[in-house]
Amino acid sequence: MTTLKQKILQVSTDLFQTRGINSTGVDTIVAVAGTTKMTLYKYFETKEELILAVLQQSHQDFQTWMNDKLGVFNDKPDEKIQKLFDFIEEWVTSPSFVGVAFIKASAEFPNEENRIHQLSSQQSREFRQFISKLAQEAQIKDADGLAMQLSILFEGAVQAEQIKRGSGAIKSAKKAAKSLIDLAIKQS
Amino acid sequence: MTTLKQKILQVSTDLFQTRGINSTGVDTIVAVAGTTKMTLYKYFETKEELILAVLQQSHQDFQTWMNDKLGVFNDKPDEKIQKLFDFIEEWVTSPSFVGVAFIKASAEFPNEENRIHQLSSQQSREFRQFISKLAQEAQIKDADGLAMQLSILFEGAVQAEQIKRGSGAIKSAKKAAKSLIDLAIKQS
DNA sequence: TATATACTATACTGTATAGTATATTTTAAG
DNA sequence: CTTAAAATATACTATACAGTATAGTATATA
Repeated sequence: MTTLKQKILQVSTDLFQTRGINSTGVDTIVAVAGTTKMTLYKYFETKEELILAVLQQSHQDFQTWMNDKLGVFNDKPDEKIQKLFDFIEEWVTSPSFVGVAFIKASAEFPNEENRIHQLSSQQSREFRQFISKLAQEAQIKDADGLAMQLSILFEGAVQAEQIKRGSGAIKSAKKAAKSLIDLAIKQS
Repeated sequence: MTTLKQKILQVSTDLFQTRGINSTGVDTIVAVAGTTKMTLYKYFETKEELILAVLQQSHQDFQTWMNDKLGVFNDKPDEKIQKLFDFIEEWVTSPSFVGVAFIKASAEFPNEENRIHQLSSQQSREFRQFISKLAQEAQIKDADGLAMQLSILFEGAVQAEQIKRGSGAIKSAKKAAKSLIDLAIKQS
């Protein structure tokens, strides 16, 4: 069963990504979701809270999906980081992909004091730490260094893909990632 | 002498980067620039034209700056691509750096039919072609492939830096770039 | 001095926005 | 059948925004 709250979240996620966050009014959201503002404001105190909820949901969805995919290699920890960008490619090229929420949000809310910016920043950091953990498990010496490089490739490729769909950026990033991982392994 | 038009452009560039484009009204711009809306609309037909002008100006400023820096190595074309990320680092860490205009603009205007998005996309492509030319001059075989990888590193590092100032992303991207360039040279 | 140009001051129009108030209808459970 | 909760319908407030209209001032040049 899809509750109205979930429907509002899903529609918001979609509209924020395809039209921009500030450019999407709550009137548009409720119209597309087939409900009214009264209902929206019952579940979300303000538009800011709705945006934060969309960010949380998107990030959690991705993390859950990725953990499932990598779970297959639980007994061979060194393969996880090798496969990471294969799954990123799969995820980015899937038809339902509409972009990475925290990348867009941080651009629309550049002020570091803003709660939305802060959450974006935190999610970016969390994903980098996630990569670093994979690198550690693969016995890589400078795990943090490699994680930073790979997260830059990730954010850059997604950015390039958002600026021009089908640019081939993901494939290129995957190749670069493999090179950098190989190099890091050699130095460990 | 700074003309009012230049002043408006400069103030807009700054406000767009620090507060976001859609979140910055023309009233704020003229207030900060110390002029009136009548004057702004004398030089720029619409806000959209102003945004486009800001993008053009920012891109040209960067290209000019970079060409000057690389001009020193005009007689050793293979050194240019090696030094590229050193200058990118210098540029990004300079106090006047406020971000890369086309990266933010493409996030705030995600629709591919939008003129602002189209210009952003074009500028991203132009910068990639610029890198590709450097790679060709350095006798690198897969120049386009390397250029794509390096432009992803560039956009990713800038993105990471916008999400968290002083994250060290540029240093990390520079290191990754050197590795990828070395690898591409070996394969040429 | 005359005249054009650049700029200012300010009030206005029309639209979009976030959020609220009030009353009504639907739905589900005792 | 009754009652409470969930959702709708609609009108409203208050503010912000892009862009315009009108009237006036400052400056430079011919």
